[in-house]
Amino acid sequence: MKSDATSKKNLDQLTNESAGRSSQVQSLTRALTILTKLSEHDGGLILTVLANLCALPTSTTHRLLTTLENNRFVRFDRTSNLWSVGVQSFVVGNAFARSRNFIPLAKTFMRHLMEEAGETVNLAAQDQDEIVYLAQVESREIMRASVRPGSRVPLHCSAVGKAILAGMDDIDRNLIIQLQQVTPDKNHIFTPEFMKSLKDTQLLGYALDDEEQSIGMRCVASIVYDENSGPLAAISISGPTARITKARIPNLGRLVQKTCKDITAEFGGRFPLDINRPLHATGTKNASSLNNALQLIAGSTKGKPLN
Amino acid sequence: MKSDATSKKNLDQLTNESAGRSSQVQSLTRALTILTKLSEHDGGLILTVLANLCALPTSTTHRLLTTLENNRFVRFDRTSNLWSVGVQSFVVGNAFARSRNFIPLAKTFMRHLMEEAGETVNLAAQDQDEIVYLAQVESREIMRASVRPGSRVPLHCSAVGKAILAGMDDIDRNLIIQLQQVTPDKNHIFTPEFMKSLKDTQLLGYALDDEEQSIGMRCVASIVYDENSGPLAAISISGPTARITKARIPNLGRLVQKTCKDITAEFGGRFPLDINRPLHATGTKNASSLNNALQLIAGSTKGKPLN
DNA sequence: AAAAGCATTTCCACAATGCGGAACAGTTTG
DNA sequence: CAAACTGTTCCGCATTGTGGAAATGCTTTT
Repeated sequence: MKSDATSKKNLDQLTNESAGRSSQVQSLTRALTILTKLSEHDGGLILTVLANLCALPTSTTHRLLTTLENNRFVRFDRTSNLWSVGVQSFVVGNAFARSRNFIPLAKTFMRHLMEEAGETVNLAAQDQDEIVYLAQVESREIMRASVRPGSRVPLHCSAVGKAILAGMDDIDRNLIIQLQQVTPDKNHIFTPEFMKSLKDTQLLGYALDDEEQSIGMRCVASIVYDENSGPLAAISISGPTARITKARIPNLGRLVQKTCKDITAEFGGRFPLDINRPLHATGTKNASSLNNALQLIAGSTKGKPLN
Repeated sequence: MKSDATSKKNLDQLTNESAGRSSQVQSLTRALTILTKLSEHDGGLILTVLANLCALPTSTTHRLLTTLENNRFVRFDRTSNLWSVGVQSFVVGNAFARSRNFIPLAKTFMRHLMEEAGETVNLAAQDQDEIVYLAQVESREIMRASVRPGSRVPLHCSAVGKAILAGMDDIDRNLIIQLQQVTPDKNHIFTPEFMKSLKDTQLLGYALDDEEQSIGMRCVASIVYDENSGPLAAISISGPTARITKARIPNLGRLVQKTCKDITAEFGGRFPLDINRPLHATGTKNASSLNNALQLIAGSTKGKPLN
């Protein structure tokens, strides 16, 4: 039947990414791809290049876009011909941040931390093998760190990521590591030194990023725990090396950890009893806990799991 | 062929809401409805009631949901069977937050308001314990109020300031008040009467400055809310007492409030559900800002007009 | 001013795609 | 142990989405 299979191939790839799963609505998947692509280009995109990015015919792209526009999920600027993400996307997206109202709760504490440390404070959580920044309280300094909420970083290259990795169940951590090591250009990440730094993190109670993510910037991060003493989210202080001197680090480390402890308590989490061997001697955790944290934060669960 | 047209009728209505518009992709529109409905129910929704809310068959709803889930735009909690908004929605939505620039948007609405009221309209935001005027649309009258954008006033002595104070989180407000009361010559500010007027502001939905800032001038102001229902900025109408009579005030109040509501919607903010008790009935809800608002407003524009 | 270039927008015949009723498979309830 | 809930899967049908092509609108170039 697919006599012209060649021309369809690239389109089919889009649809069938996860093997022969049937329950995929093509048009919707495509629209979501469009939204995602749009969100990766802040300035907005012109129809034709957007269509190219998504590997879709322009007419199809246009049809989907106008539908999205009618629902205000995207906007179109007639003077510049640029398509960009619309209000309704924002409104919907914020429901995620609201649902467990973990974020507002955390922010109260983050503000205090910012005042104490004088530096930008970030809240981040794990999503698969990445970190998503959820909120930040910016420093009052002119020269300051600033990350856009919603942006993502690989797990291994930030203080928050390291903190979360360090706080994870062995099983989960190995899963992540294996996942990454399949990717050829990434098998150099989990060096012995890196693993050592995770150990250090566990011992100290906070993770350090010493100009690894960005030159001239240091970050100190610690973990907010969920009710199973698993990592729910991480809080970091980040600022320029000029102000965050090596001498200050232990002190800042203590500050973040204190904040995390407070948030953990307020949220109903459980700080691990023994920092040195914090996690689940029982080992009953399953692979699904990989992304449980975000679920909790976004958490649909109606007051269930927390006591 | 369309023998069963009757049963299709209600479904068709969904598609054709905006008359006979052709370019509407049914499945996508439906999916967007689902997302929106989910975002309106923070706790998450069960499949069947969600399907009902959207007036869709459960099987269709389910198919769309799983597609959304595969793309992480929604999330499903297997233990409680609740569907809720997912990370990717948040990630995409934040792109909107980055791209919007607030002042030009606000100005279009302010012009309308000026025409309706006939008086100068101001936009202001909080910066620490002060108000900064960000923009104004001047009245056509010869005798008119005029503030230079960029100028500052203490929080407590203007309609805009009062509006913002009234709209703030209790925590933030107390912080501000404490901050001020340290300053010796200012400890007379937060009198019982003043606190009463804040309450009134909350009840009415607008703040009034009756010749307090300047003799012979009256101002009426209301709040534009951010996505956490915190005060993002304030809009005021100001003019001479001769024209802004006491009798006109309720009407003008309604006008500013309407404008603020519109701007809030356009900006992606959330108007507090209950105007009479607007602030965080759910406990520690927002607490977003103190100085975040200005960053939000002025931060994105590369022109950086104000700091 | 006409032509060329480049974008969006509309059109339409075609069949692939999404549809939804109904059957199935688990839970909880009475 | 039915009955009454859920969510999930199936599958034949035709509605719906598809995409090539042509039309439209807007600048820029000649």
